[in-house]
Amino acid sequence: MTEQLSVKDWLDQGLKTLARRGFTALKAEPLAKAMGVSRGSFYWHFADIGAYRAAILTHWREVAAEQVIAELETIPEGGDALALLLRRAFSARLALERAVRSWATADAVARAAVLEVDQRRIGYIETLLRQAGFPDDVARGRAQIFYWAFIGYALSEQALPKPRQQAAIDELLRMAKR
Amino acid sequence: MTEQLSVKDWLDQGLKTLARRGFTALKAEPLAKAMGVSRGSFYWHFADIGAYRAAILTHWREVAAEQVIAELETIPEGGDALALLLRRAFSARLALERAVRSWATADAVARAAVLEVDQRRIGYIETLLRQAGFPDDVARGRAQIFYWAFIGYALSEQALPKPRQQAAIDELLRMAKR
DNA sequence: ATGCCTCCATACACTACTGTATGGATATGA
DNA sequence: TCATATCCATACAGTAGTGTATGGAGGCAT
Repeated sequence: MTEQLSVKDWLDQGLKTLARRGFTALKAEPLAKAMGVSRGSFYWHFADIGAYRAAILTHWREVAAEQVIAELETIPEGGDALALLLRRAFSARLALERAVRSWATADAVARAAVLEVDQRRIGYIETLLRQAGFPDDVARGRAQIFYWAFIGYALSEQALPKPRQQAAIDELLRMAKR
Repeated sequence: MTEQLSVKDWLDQGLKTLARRGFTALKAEPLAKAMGVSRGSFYWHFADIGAYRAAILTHWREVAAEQVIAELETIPEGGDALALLLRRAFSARLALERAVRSWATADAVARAAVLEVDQRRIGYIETLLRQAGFPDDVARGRAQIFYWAFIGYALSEQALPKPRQQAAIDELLRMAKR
């Protein structure tokens, strides 16, 4: 039936490739080969690779921040949103996050996307800390530190053994609460 | 006189290019053009780009961890090495650090170099914390967190305004001391 | 001064992409 | 049914890089 590919198919393949092989692998010819079609399909759906990469970044920007935040905002009053956020963030699949941030060091469009997502996420952590009773300046400073720690964790080459990772996260939460 | 180039000249140019334009710019032809010679010089000094990139990583590995640590170890007894380390780390030029870590997401050799440097640096922070009187497990957890925070900071796209950066670092040190 | 060694230029063949032009296949709607 | 729109294949030209072969220029020792 649906031998035909859609824009979404190309974007999905792009995100997969991005997470697995990095932004340098976002090329029309290899992608087409991986999907079993020719570049004719690619150039029908997208004007050029620039447009394709921009579309991928837009897609990422939508899911990277909004999705998680929206989900957490449905947490019942009194639930520890910060702890849940940290646990979720530190247990997520981070290959895509790493790939996009790596991309950002070499490309202005990717850099802009990362910047936007960063600010959205840091701002959210900050409001969580304020709701937890910290004064504004402390909330701001700690939100920054937590986010730094998350990024550092996400970009670490070494996957820590589970217990040490858990210990570090616990230590982080302990540092958060006082 | 010295119109002739040495291996060191090529490596220096490589680190500069790496910091400025990222690992994707480490190509023989553009580098040669930037240095005002032909690729003939490049292929005389290096077998191929693989060898060149490996040489650059080796060079980076040598300076990235060892140099800083050796310098700090000359600090007088009782000096606050941890505070000094943090201030120094957070005020360093980080473009090179970012470029190499970005590279590591796409290349196994770079990944190995980053891994090695990470472990060396985390280990050093851990010993500093132990010397400051923290028990082993706490020292280990916090060293990990500090290093994560540093990496996150280093890879942030947004350069924070000075006062906010200073505030975050102060907050980090406060979190460190108890 | 000549022979060698070091360093580089030039020219060539090759690879891996990009983007375009054209036409073919398949479905869909009037 | 046939006309059109959608989606893709193929073929082409162009670009940017790699690596190699060859030769040449300059210093240096003998």
